[in-house]
Amino acid sequence: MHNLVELEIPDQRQAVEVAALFSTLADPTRVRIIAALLSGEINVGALAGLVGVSESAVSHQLRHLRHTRLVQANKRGREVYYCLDDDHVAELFQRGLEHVSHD
Amino acid sequence: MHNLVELEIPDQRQAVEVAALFSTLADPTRVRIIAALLSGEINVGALAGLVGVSESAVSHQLRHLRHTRLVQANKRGREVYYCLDDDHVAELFQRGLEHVSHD
DNA sequence: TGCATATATGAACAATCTTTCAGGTGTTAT
DNA sequence: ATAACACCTGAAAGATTGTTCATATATGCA
Repeated sequence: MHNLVELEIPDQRQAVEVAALFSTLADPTRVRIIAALLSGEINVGALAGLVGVSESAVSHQLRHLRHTRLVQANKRGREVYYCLDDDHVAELFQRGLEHVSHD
Repeated sequence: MHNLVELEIPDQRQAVEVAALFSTLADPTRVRIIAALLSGEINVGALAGLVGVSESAVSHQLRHLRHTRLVQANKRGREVYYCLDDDHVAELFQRGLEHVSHD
């Protein structure tokens, strides 16, 4: 049973967290990075080529995705391979992609 | 069967659309607006009180949500009641909220 | 008609974000 | 050791975003 409507909406802190989660998926470059990683592990140079931006730009975005725990870095030799860290978020992403795909 | 990896990642236009979808959920104020609307229809003034920002700010955000088809406006008298327009996106939102709620 | 109420809007400002540029660290090969 | 390679990082520039403030529109009431 519901007493106050106030209790049903998240407080500011939680709202900020939710917004932050969606923010990580709210950029075209990050979208394409994540989409590329759905196929598996890729290194930074290849990722830059696939996504079509400079290695520096990809690296910046990967740091962002790393800090928000969306991707995981894996160093082998002098290359760093990235993969998706969280299946749950990957699923969230795919739902968004679906939604856009078939209107 | 997959020929080229390039074919698997969305093109720029599609990536922009996905990013735009997630962008609408990427702001704390809009998050709280949407959360409030999960309980049902509310007018602008009440929404401003619940969310804790000025009516002007809510109105601006509601316009954003209106243009991205997330909410629907419903004028009755001199008040405008808003409700969620798209169940599919509402579900997407709730998944994000869940994900943040239990770590 | 005149006035208060409810909402919408445009301009402006501050904050935030994404990319580029220049340079930095660490690794492999010669 | 030196050079080439793969990646990372800080600063700066340009664009985008969210709020405030002032004002506009529209509805209801006296």
